Parts: sequence; structure tokens; C-alpha cells
Amino acid sequence: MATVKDVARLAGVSTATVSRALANPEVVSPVTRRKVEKAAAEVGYSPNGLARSLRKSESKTIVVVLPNIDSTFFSDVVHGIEALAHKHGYKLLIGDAGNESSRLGSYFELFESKQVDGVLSLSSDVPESMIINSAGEIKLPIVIAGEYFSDIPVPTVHIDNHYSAKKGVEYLIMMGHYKIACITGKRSNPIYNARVNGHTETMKKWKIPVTEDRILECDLSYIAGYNLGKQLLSLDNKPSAIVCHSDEAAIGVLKIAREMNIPVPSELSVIGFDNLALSEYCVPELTTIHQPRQLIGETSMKLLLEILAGKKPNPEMTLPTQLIVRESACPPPVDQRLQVDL
Amino acid sequence: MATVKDVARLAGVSTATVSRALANPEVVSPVTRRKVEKAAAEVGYSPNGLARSLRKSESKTIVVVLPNIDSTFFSDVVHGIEALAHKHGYKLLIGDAGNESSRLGSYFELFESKQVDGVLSLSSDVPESMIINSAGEIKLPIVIAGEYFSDIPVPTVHIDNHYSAKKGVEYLIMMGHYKIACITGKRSNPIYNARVNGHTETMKKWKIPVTEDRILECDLSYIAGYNLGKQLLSLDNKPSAIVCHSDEAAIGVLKIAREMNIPVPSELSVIGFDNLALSEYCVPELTTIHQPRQLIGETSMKLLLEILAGKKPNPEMTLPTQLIVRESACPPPVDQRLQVDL
DNA sequence: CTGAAAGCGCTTACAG
DNA sequence: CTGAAAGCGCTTACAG
Repeated sequence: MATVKDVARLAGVSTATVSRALANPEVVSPVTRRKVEKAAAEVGYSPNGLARSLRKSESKTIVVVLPNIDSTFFSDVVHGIEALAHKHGYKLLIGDAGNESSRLGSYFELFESKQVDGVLSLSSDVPESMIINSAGEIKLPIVIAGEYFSDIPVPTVHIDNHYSAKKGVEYLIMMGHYKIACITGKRSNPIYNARVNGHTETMKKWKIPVTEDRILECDLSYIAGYNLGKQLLSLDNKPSAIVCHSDEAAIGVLKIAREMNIPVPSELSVIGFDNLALSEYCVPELTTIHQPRQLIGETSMKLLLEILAGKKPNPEMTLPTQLIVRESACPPPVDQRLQVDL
Repeated sequence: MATVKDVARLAGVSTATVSRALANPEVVSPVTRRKVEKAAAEVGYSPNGLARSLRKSESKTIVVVLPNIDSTFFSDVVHGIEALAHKHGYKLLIGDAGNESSRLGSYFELFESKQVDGVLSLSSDVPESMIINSAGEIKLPIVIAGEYFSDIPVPTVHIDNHYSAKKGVEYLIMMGHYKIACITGKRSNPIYNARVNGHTETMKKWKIPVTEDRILECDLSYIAGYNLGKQLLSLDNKPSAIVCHSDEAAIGVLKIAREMNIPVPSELSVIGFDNLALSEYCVPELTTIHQPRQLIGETSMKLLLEILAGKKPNPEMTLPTQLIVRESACPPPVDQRLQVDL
């Protein structure tokens, strides 16, 4: 591999000049620049990024940590991040945590080892020790896309999970449902905890008793939705509606309902969460909560860019969601309808 | 940030000894080791990966290049790669090319700039100039997961696209179909070119005329399948079967068929490709060609590991596919059936 | 506008 | 078992 030295020798200048001619052409005389460019091309010079980063103490790289690479949810978020990152000369490194918060660690360490300038975590499930040092300060440039509660204000961009879950449940209650079950994620994750709280508080507000065995936790995959859906629909007093905290899980429910010959939505309403592309392609099309995924990505990156520029960014951004009404939810059968006085 | 120097000072030894004690504890006396470990912990030392990589001329990082991050196809492949990579101490960097072969370039350059030790391309659409130098040799450690044709044997792991496409078409022909359309990817991509060849050659083998306007190229997304499906199903002499070269496109076709009140499979058979998780969750469940995604990932990584170890690996690995029969394909209506003499 | 020199933080022959 | 010294390839005050 050719180095600055080779170029310098061939061009008959110093390595300092080579470096300048290539990085700041305007500070070098036109003829020198020409000579250097020619020499560089001739030897096929390509700068060593490691050496540059080491010397400049910046890598112009950030790592985006995904909770898992399986969900198509993250691809739009990554698109949003990419757009902004590239515009500002940052490279993206994507790390997959495979749903294990232990594996997050190796990606966070990339900052300590100076291989990245900052971290964008799309996982909310981050142990505080990875972010905060013994003095109680944030120890690296980081933005978390998701809910995060801490004494220290970690910059965060998220939707209002509590309110979004509430909107979904209210939509069902307004249509007369009261036997409403819920398939959610691990409640150790603040995102799902907030949604479940939104769910139960709304139920209570309408004087609908909440039965804990109708709120089921899982990894929100297709198969989990299918299995938990089966469990719910096998209950003696089975629900007239199931709200799922992912579209995938909702599609799993759709499948088991079909197999059990329970027509959706006439006998079972199903609501998803995320509004993934595929929610328009299932049968029936899914009523769901839209998350502004691209915007989440852009906003997170914007915040991180501000941090990297030494500014104190807004510590928290809440982005809007939207109930998308399609075909999978409707009023329940008359005998299962709640009479509400509005 | 603490450096070896800080640790050395505190432990009362040289930086060389610090480096040894941390990297090769066994070559250092137990007491020194203890001292160094204590000092390192005390100052919160974390080695600078950049400096180490620069010095050792290896980064223990490889980049996995995805054609686009949107398709869930790649997540299992990445899982396969990850498993093996981590076991061998390699970190994974994931680059998204966003379906533009120009963007591949920036990821390939990570090798020249020494930030990665090798490249694993999940995109087949790689300009030869990115791989081969002016002397006609492969200029970086690379494995391509996909079809790749070149005078130079670039290590490749792939399925037999020609044969797999053939199997799908033959399945339809055996059931009596002859009006078989095809929704495929860009034929500039060797993968899809091979599949189309498999498709048309099989048709010809059975003396079924191939009409070019029934072979449509697109990006194989849901919406592309939907739109091209509409185009095909609006034809005067519309097909009795559509084979799609992705499951997403097939699901798009399923949707437009539903909207046009064309029952699948009784009046229209649809076959997908990939056997993604969601192909079991659509209606009707999709008959499709299974690709061993995890195995593709593992095998590619295995090859790359061999290259990185200085061995000459098998230049080409072909992995098996499988026709997965579900509900979306059946014999065509009697009046559209081909009589074949077996 | 240009060059000599220092230094980013590490590792590794080499010598003892 | 340990240390002094060189060097990976770059960039940047500093001096001219």
C-alpha cells in the first residue's frame, strides 16, 4: 500500500505538503497541488483512515445499535439516520444486539476504543452503567431512540407510548369493546411498560376491569403473536379485541384467528402497532398505530450531530403517532358490546 | 482518556510491559501482571483500538454490505455471519447500499483505508473495478454471497438460481399451467438473469411459447408486485400463474388479485421466492422457494475467514434450495390447462 | 506557500 | 521476565 511518503518522494515534496494538497488544496500552490495529485494517482495512494483518525482523534463514524436486525421496523429508521449522517460526512456502522442487552456492550465500547465518535441506540434496553460513569455523568456522545428514564437526562427521541397505546384502546372502547386483551413486549423495556400503563389506565378510566392474564408479554414476533393469540382465543370468556404492540404479532393473531375460524373483524378486532409496509398487505388490512420511523431516525441523528458539535441539545423529543384505520377492527357483536354513556 | 503511559507510570513499569501484561498475561511475572491489572483498573484504562489496528495492521473488523436494509431476507444471513465472526474475534460492520451500486464503493474503501480486514458482499451487483486491480488480480479479501461472473474467480456462495427458478416453473407446468408470467428483479443483476433464463428455458423445454411482455422487471417490493400484478391481470389473455422472484412481490400480487376478485389459487396461482417468515402468515399461505439464509451467511463467513488466514478457499459454493408447497398454487381452471404427455 | 519535527497510542523485535 | 527504542501512517503547530 502506498503511503504519504511514497507520494512525497515521487512528487518531490514533503509529506506535510502531500497531506495539505490532498486535504486542503487551497492552501497549496497550484503547481504543487498538480504534482501531488499526479503522484498520488500514479502510486494509487489511498489514505490510511486509521492513522488519520488516530492523529485527529475523530473517526467520523457513528454506530447505530439495533435491538435486533430482524424487524423491518428499523430499516426506515436507519434510512433516516443515513440521510443526515452522510450529508455531514459520517460513516455508519450498524451493530445488531440480537435482543440481548449484554451484546450492546461491545458496540458501546467502540467509543472507548475510539473507533466511533458516538452512539445512536435504537434499543431502549440499555443498562445505565453503559452510559453513565462513576461521577454520574454521561460518558459518551449518545442518543437513545426510545423511552429512557434516568436521573441523568440522556438525550432521547421517542413517541408518546403511553398516549399512543391509549388512543388504540379508546378507539376500541368507543366502538363498544370491553373485553380487550393486549399482547405486548417485555415490561422490563420502558417502551412496553409505558404502553401497558396507557392501556390499563384507559381501561380503568372507562371503568372496565383489567384482568392481568389478558396482558401477555413476548418478543412480539409473528410466532409469538400466533401462540399468545391462541392462548387468548382459547379462554372461556375470550376477548372481542386484541391490541398488539407490533404489527408482526398482530399478523400472527390474524393467522390463528383464521385457523380457529374466528372471523376478523366481525368477531374479533385486532389492532397492530408500527404501521409497517406489510400491514397494508395482510388480510384483513391492519388497523394500527403509525410510528414516524424515518423522522425518528433523522431527529436522533440531528441530536447526535449537535452533541458531537459540542452543543447541548434538547434532551428529549417526542414525535407524533397516528391511528391508521383499516379493516381489522370494528364494533363487537351486539351481545358483547359495552354501553357507554358519553 | 487513560493510555498505556498512565498505566505504566502508576504501575511503575514500562509501556511495553503494560501492553504485554494485558495482551499476553502469561509472558509476564505474576506480580507484575497483578500490578498492571490494578493500575489499569484504577485509571479506567481502555485500549485505543485505532492505535492497535494501525500498529498491527489488522482491525479484526469486517464489513457486510447489504444491497438494501429493507428486506428481511438479509437478517438471517447476517445472523449466520455474526455467529461465526464473533467466535473468531471479528467485529461486524454493516453497510447499507440502498440499492445503488455506487454506494457500495464507500464500503469497499474501508478496506483500502485499513478500517476493515475484509468485505462480505451480500450484493451481487458489484462493478468489477471495485474488486480487481489493473493487473487483473483480486485486490482485497472478499466473498460475494450471490452469483458473480468474472474471468477472475471471485469466491462466491450462492444457490443455483437457474435450477431453482426452473423447479418453480416446472411445478406449475406439471399442474397444467402454461400461461405463466414472471415478476423478477433487474436483469442486470446476475441473480435475476439466471432465474429468468431458468424460467424461459424450462418453458421452451415444454414447448410453451415465452412472451417477453410476461416477464417483468422491478425492485421486487410489495408495491412493485402489486403494480406489475395489476398490469399482468389486466391483460386480455391473462396468466393463470405468476411466479415472483421475491416473497414480498408475491404478496403484492396476492393483494391486487384480492382487489380484482381473482381468487388465489383457484383462478390464479402465485409462487414466491425466499421463504421469508411472513410467507407463512399471508393469505393464502405462499408456495415458495426456500433459500438457506443462515447457511449462506455462515458459509460466506467461513470462506472469508479462510481467505483472511491466507488460504485459498473453494472459489464457489452452491447451496441447496427447496420448493415449499403451501396454498397459493394449484392446477388452473380446466379450460386453461395444458395437456402434457409425460 | 513549504518543510522539519513532533506526536496520536499502541506493539514488538532486540538486547539484556 | 523486562525496558528502550523504533515505527505503524498520518496531521499540524511552528518557523521560515
